[in-house]
Parts: sequence; C-alpha cells; structure tokens
Amino acid sequence: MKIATWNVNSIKVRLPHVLDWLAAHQPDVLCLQETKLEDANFPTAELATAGYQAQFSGQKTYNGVAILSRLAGTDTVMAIPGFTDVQKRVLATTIAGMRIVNIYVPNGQSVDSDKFQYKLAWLQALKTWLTEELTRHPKLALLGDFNIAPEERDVYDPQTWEGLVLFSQPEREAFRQLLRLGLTDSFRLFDQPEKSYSWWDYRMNAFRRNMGLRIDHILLSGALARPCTSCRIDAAPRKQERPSDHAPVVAEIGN
DNA sequence: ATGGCGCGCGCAGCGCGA
Repeated sequence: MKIATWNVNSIKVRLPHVLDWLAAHQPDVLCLQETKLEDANFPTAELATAGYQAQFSGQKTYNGVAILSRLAGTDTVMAIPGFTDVQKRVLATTIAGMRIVNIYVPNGQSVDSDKFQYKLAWLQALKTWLTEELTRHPKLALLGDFNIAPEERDVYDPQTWEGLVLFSQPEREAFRQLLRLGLTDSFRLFDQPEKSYSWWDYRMNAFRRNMGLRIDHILLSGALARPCTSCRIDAAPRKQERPSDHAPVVAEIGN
C-alpha cells in the first residue's frame, strides 16, 4: 500500500497537479487538505477518469478534506465525534483493512490568539478520539497537515521559530501526546536528507532558499509501522508553476 | 522574519493561511 498526504491549497486550482502526481506515483490512497470547495463542486468525474474514487467533506473558501483511493472506503466519519466544529477538517475511512484518518489541524495564527486556543482544544479532542479509534482499528494511519513542526531539525531556523505558532512548546507537546498513543512518525523511521521540509512560504523566495518547515506528517500505529518500507517528501511539485505551498508526503507499507 | 505570496470572493481590497 502506498499512502500519501498533500495540502493542495485549492483543489480547483491544483487539479492538474494532482492528476499529474497520481499518474506519476500511483498511490493507493491520497489524502488532501484545503480543498476550499463545497461538495457539489468537487471534481469527482475527472478523478474517476484517472482511476480514483473520492470521498470529501468541504466548505466554501476555507478548509475542506478529501480522500482519493483506488478501492472504496467504508465506515466513513467526517468529524471528531463529540467535538462540535463547523470547520471541515477531518475525514476517516477504512480501505483494505487500514483505517485512514485524514486531518487538517487548525493553523493557530499566533500563540496569543483565540485561534491558538481552538487549535489546542482541537488537538486534545483528536487525541481522545484516536485513543478509542486505535482500539477498534489496530492498523491505523494518521495523515495530514498537522501545522506542527515536531523537532528542531524540522525547522530551517529553530531559534527564530522558538515559541512561535507551528513550533511552540504546547503544540509540540500535543504532537508528542499523539506519539504516546502508540503512533510512529514514519518519516523518522528512515534516514532522510538534512533540512527536509514539507512547507515553504510563498514569500521571500522561501522555497528556493529552502526556508521551510516539516508540518505534514504520516503517523502509523505499530501494526503499520513495522511493515513500513519507506517514507519521503516529494518536493518536485513545489517547483512547478503555481504550486501549492506544501509538498506531498508518501509512505509505503508492505503486507 | 512577517508588508513582500497565493487563494477565495467578487470586482476592490480584505481575511486567511503558515
């Protein structure tokens, strides 16, 4: 199984990139974030032509998540149970015996904002839900835009970023609590290039200067981490015309 | 390091993202 995550920053604008990437990499599952589109406008037909089923939970302008897959998903959930939220940030489904949980964690804006408190509450609710979800589904993958760089090596300039949103201690602690549920950061199971990131600001030529953060992740339960054979970030789409500011992350899991 | 980019909305310029 090849599973992937990509914050596309508008599926409408990025559909050609997504179709190219699907054709080139042939993943079994691709989780998308920031589709920014109501469900009625989702490009189901174009993706079906490319051989992918789509499940999606979107809204106008903001947020929105989707799961593209070769095989159909079952037991789909579109919210964290018990956590009231008008923002479409969660999509979970079961594909080939694997629980796929696609998340778009709130950005948080700045650590002194209400949005930051929402982010922390959201992450707490996620943890509570995943605790149960893991008892039901031993083979679980948590993929998405976490909006958290977990370690210093995940930030191009950790001194500058210390205490700022995306790299503050409360966020990193929330990330560690997810790991404590028994999840593994699949990217760190393998040797990786120095200064590997998954997001670069559109401004300041940040990509060309590799001023990035690793905030998109694939976390795996033990039953998936053991057979995981690779995890990498594909920076190639970030080099294209009109790119998303995020790069896809891809993991391969053996039988 | 945060004005500088890109998106949606909607037709000017603002809110938001990270």
